[in-house]
Amino acid sequence: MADIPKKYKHHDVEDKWRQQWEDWGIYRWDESLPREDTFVVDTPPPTVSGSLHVGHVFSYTHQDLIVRYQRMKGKNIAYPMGWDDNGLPTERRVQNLLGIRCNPHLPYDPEWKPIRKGKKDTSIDEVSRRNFIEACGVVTEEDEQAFEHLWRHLGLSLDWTDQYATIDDHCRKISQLSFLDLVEKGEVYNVESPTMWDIDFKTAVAQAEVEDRPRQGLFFDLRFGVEGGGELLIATTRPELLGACIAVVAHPDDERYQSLFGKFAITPLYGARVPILAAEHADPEKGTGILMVCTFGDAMDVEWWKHSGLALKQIIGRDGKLLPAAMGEAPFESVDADKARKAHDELAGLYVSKAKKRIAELLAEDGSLPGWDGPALVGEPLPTDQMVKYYEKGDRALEFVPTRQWFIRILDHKDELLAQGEKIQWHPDHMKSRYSHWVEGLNQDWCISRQRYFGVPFPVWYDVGTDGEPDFSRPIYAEAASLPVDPLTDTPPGYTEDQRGRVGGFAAEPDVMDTWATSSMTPQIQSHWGVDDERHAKLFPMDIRPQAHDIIRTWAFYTIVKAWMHSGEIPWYHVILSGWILDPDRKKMSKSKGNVVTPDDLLVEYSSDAVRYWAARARLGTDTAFDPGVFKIGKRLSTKIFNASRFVFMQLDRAVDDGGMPGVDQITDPLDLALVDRMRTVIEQATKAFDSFDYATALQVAEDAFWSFCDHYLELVKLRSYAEEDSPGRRSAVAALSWSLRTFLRLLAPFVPFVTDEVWSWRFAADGRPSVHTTSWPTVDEVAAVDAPELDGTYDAAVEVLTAIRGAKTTSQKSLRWPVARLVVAGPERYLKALEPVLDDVLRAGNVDAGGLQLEDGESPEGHRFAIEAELAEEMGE
RNA sequence: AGGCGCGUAGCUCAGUUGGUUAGAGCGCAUCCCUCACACGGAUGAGGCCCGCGGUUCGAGUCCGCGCGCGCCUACCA
Repeated sequence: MADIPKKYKHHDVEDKWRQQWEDWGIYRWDESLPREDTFVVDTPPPTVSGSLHVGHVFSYTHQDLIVRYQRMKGKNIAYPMGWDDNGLPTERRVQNLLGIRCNPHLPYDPEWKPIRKGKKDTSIDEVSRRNFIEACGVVTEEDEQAFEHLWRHLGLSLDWTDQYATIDDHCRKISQLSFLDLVEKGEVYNVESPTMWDIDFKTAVAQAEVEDRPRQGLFFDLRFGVEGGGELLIATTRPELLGACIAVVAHPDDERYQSLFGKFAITPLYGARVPILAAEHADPEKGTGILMVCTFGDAMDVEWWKHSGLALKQIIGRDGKLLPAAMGEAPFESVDADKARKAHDELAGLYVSKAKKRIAELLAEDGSLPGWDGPALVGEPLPTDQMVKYYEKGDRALEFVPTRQWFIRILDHKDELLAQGEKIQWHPDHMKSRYSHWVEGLNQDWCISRQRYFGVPFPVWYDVGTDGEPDFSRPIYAEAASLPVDPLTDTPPGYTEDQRGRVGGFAAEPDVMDTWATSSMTPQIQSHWGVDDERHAKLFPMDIRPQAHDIIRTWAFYTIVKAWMHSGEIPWYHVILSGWILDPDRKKMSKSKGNVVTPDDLLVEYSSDAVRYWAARARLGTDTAFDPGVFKIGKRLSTKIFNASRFVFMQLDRAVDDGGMPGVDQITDPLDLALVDRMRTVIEQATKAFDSFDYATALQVAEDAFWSFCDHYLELVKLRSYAEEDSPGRRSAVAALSWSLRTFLRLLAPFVPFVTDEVWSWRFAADGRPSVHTTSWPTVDEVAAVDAPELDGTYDAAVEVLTAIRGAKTTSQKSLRWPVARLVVAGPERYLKALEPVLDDVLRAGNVDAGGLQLEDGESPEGHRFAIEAELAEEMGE
């Protein structure tokens, strides 16, 4: 029998159990068991290039609480670890950390090694694509180790033997299989079309990655000429796009412009002749009610242009600078070509913001058309608040640039995707509306191609036509058996490497897939869809997808899209949404605000159990304030578990020595029966809560009961359990203590896994089932043999009298051990009856002289059962 | 501008299908070293449950209208 330690030292205990769990391997998935015995988690793969954040600790703890409960319910847990390392965040981090940029035209340098640059070294080296990708691999591996360390420290019961990374061969293969399957099903296409484009990252982005940011803009009032005489006044915030103006439009019902429809306007400065047309999207209330359409100022321009049949005037390049357009030539015709070219020469090569300033000057100086007096710009520009689209990770506004991109058809399937959302259970339920609203509001197909490097390549080549250019209408797809492939180094079926880039040969698709194209496949990545049918059947659809609510429109949505397209199924039965951590000012915690606390510090200062406790108190979907006070409560709970267990085991040891192990069938004393009865309710409530993923309620129920157990029951039963001789009363007490503790440890094990397993190991660990985490969740059946209490309210009556006795001592500034000479308890008969069977325990706990007890019939005072009077003894006594 | 959520003690939050006197912890005050625990314990003081109307015998809870906060969509003329 192991000695029971005296003091709780959380660092030692937690270090010991982390290692023990690893040695036992108790968190591994058993591949041999059937699906119905298995609980499958679609673990969120963290973006490894992001920083470690308390938010991670928060939401991953939520998953682990549910997982640990399910494990104790007897489920075979599939809880792997994934890493999202591919994609733009990694590239950006690598660029900053190593001071490098990818230049895809450079040859591979096998000698080159990634080296971290000091903060002051701002030089930038260009490296080849392959060197760049290798550097990404090195950096992400370091980052993954930092995450793994944190996860292990926190006590997440992940299966570390089952890992994946979104850039690894397996994930590349699944991603490419997914792509080919969608090609086969006709759900993917490539097209050249104006796309939202980030000018810094120089890549297309998808609707889901775009956010609106408020910006202070300026309204410029510009005079346009009207062919045949007259003028128009047009208000615009983007005068720099004047050269790309293709039309002027007003609302068809707008009386002011009826006479102009069908005529032509002449743009100032550029002198271009553009039609004046009616368009529904023009709002007569805004500006002057008439506006210029440019290619492209906004999404509306794109939409309208697509149906207009008008020629494109591309003016912004992929780098965000104004192109040196061939002014004066069709389609850039002008009434004064020389003037137009001269003006545009001033603008070409400038970024949008600079060009805006410059053209405003040009328009203010002159910009006029023949026959005008005065400049084209009227008055001073007026400030206006506008919302501008940005790539969520970008620093400068998006532009619409025509490029060739791959898209997945989602606009055609809104109804089906909404129906899939209905089949999934969302926790909390109201989060489902976020999904439906997003699906209903979709206005673009899903753009999955990115003009980047560290990502999964498309398994695609193109025929090279007689002009030496790739023929994008004739893609060559890889064969499924050859995956994963990299078209830049691998050759398409039926070709040889020397045909690369040659007429009659092939050319690689240079783009890579967006990260979401891969992470939307996490269930299939884990189940080995298309690779191992047996494994897939055992893991798919999964049980839960835990995630944060801000990525419903991306991760949840895309995963639902893919599962539906590939197999017509939902990817999981439940989505579990965690909230955010807010700082004490109720703002979302973020690095830029400098209010981020590092998780490691917290774990060291308060213990992993304490930090888990804090996370567990937050209900699903609810944002939570970062509150160090709650860590302290968690730490106190751990300490309490430790100390209360010491007491129980000391009594248990004595009872075992005197007469063998007490069983629940020996619980006979009225107070103990009342305790067991309360425990039945606790077990039922905690189980019910956990079954609906409501870990917070399960914790609250168990924790409240545990504190009551310590503060009241232990005090009431203590002296009976101290009895020198073995007796039915003592055995009843010890049996009740032992079973209750066994139950509390299991109820609390998901929340504070370290201290509970430590305590469990002292006396409860059985051969073959060494850990509390692999024992079974408590059930009321365990105490089926224990009688129900004869009377209701016994426990509460005892607590009330004991509390009153303590109150009397406290107000008299006496120790709680001080003897009570006289105790008068007055109340209705039914309460006195409930109290009677436990009076002995109460009197002992309160150190009341049995001769001084008086029970009287009487009324209950407000909010109480009894009127209680306690008269303390004169002397402390021995 | 639409949608979703929230508003309860100084703070962080619970409050089942409406049902007597609205709960907990932290913090605060006062007291207590009692053989599980001073990394503790006891006791206590703190609430127009955001506002206004309505339904009801009865509303923190249901309905309507406001106000405030957060988030998600939309909004570059």
